[in-house]
Amino acid sequence: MVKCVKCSLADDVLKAGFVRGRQRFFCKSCEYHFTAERPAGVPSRKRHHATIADVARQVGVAPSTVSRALNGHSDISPVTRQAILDAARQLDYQPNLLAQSLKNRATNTIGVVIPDLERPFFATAVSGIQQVATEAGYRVMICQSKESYATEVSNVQALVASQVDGLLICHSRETENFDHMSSTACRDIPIVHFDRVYNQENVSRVMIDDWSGAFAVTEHLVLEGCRRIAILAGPASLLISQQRQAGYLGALRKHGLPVEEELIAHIDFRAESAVACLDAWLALPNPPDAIFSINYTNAFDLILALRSRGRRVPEDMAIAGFGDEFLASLIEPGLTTVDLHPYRIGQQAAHLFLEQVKLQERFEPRTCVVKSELIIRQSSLRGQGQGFQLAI
Amino acid sequence: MVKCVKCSLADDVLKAGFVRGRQRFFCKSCEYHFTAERPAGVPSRKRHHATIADVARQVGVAPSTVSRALNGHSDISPVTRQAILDAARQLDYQPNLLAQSLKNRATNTIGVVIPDLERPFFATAVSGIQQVATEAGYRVMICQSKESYATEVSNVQALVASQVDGLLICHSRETENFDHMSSTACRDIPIVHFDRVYNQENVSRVMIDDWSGAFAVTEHLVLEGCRRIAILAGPASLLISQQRQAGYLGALRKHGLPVEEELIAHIDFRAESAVACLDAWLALPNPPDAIFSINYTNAFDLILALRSRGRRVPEDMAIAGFGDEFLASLIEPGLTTVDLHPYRIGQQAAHLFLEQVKLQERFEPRTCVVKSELIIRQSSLRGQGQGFQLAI
DNA sequence: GACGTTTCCGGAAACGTTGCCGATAGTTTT
DNA sequence: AAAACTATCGGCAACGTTTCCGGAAACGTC
Repeated sequence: MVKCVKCSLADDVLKAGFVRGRQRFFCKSCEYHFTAERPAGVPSRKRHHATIADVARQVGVAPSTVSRALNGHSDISPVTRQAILDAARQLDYQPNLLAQSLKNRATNTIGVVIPDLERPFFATAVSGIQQVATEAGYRVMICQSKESYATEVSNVQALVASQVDGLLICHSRETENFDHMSSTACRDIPIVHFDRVYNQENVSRVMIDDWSGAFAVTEHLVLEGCRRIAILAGPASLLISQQRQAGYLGALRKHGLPVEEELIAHIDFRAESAVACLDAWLALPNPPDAIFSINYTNAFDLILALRSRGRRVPEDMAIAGFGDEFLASLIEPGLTTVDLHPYRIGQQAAHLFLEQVKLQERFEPRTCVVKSELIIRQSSLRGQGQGFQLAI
Repeated sequence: MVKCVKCSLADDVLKAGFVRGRQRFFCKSCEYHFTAERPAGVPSRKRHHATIADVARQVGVAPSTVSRALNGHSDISPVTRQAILDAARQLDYQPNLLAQSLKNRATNTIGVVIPDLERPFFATAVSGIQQVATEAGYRVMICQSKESYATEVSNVQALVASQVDGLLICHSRETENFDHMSSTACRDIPIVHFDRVYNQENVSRVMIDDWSGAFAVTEHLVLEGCRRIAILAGPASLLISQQRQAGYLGALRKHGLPVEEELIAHIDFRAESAVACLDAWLALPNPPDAIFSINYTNAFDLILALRSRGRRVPEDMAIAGFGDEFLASLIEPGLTTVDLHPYRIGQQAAHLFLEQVKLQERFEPRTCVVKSELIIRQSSLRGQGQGFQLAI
């Protein structure tokens, strides 16, 4: 017979239904409900790690005192403090950052969203972010959108739900709607856009000077003696295509060279497209003497294709690319290109975030432009021009 | 005169010292201490975001009911559930993962420590980790040790303090002491070592099959007709040097080729060292006809140096490298190399972690070896041998 | 109508930390 | 010696969530 857990009498105990598979009882005399014993609950209690309470117990003080000692507050005597520090070391106490963050309403973590970690540009940018963030005591959480809008949105949501203190983001190619970046969606945390930028006022941004880079490359080709300079651009809808093409046109204009429509091509960045484009140019009655590829991989494609077609680089055709310092230095001939300084871009983005945290509501969103740098190598050196007297 | 906050009488109120800069008082009649008003405390209350309590208030139910509704538990009527879901949407409620993690004792986050994100091998491995982790509902937190032991240790500590559910690590070159990976230091969370491996029993590891890769490369060179195959290895102390050299020796032995000490070199991976080594070999009375570089960058160095010295690759000297698929395919001539499949390594490491989480204490630590793959390109194709009938 | 059942919800205690504030004992001033 | 002060420390309420478990209404059944 079942006994009441309160009065220990079995007389007035009635069955009172089932809850979650267990029989419940009701004691009429004490008017008390209770449930049958749990069927040998497996404890499987995860190993308990020392908490502030454990340290407090060991020393014989209150948890709040331990907290004060550990955080170097005042209101504590040197002896107690030392005793607490000793006990903490002995118990191998490690503060639970989760609880700290929950209490302090700050995680000391910043979220980073990039299209693809495997692309050297982004890996380097993230590295720059991490260096600055780490020095400032922030951890970094990285997500890849893989150029998918849906993934980007879910990345941002996950980071915000994780209560990151800030968001550094380079949008995917697909991204055209920015509702997921709204202040309400992002809980008013500081946001910095970099590289591919959210084109709207009142946001912090770190950008590449596409125009100047393209201008410098083109001017360099002109000064090397090239007179028919082709440009291999990406889809016309892309901002980078437009701006780099504008820089190209600017240089042509400055040096009084005509703009020939047949030398301006927009492709989808695929190698086959680049090669097809090259062949079309080579078949012209008056082919170009230089090609500026706004994408570095296409520049490699061009060099390889030219070689297999028996053309020499740079003698028969000068080639210049854009971005990716490392690869450009390895290939033969070395590729003239523009170093976009992705590491600095990352650093700058992190600095903008830190500044915003520091200044709070006094912070004014602003746009930073990271200077790019023309790196001249073999692929463009025709040596027929006036040399290198050019300013970027 | 100051009035007591309890009895509202000013008569028996005495000053009672200062606490943290504020005057304190003591009311004799009620025997009550109190402190002067806080000097216009700046609220600066951060924007409050909807919590479970807010949703509960709006619907008129208890927080626990909201939690049940949101987590799809039973014990809730369809109408209440719908009302709660509607209210949650209306208030733009987002669960606070911090609080959830604290309560659930699980963060759904895994920590990754790698030497350098900018190295394509690691970037790709991380990408593989992230793909598997994301699909399993885990977030990823990445740290770089930059090949520094001290940084690695602090990375591990930071991740553990952040309560990550697991740790995937590739050790720095400096790391020889593994105390920071002990079960106590890491709070018994699952750990998987990958690539550079913790050489001890009873840990989970994902490794490259250095031996087989090196064997395959060397055998390929033999079958291409090379008879004096040199190996450009790294520091003899490095495990990868030893194992790749062992694979090289194994292939020579299998095909009855003599091992010539003068064709085995250990360098420090710097380009100048590689070139110096090449020149020494070229100056031999009987120079090698092939070089296997266990490091892909050195392979590039060799190709460039050979070209500048008027030697043809592969006609005068066959070259083969190890690792980094992408670069090897871009260069001219294409570099024969071993694809280490870093993406798979990352995936495998993440899978090992997931398995350990799933099986709990029934999990047996084990070592996985990810098959590498010989990729044959122009740089080794002498065509004087028996062709490609080789098995890796 | 007494007993049993199902359904649904609220209260409360955690998780680990921090910070406010009250409360002492001991010391100095008046 | 009362009054004022200093130096320490404990208690308690948060932070936002989850999970027990008790309570009660509504319904069924002998």
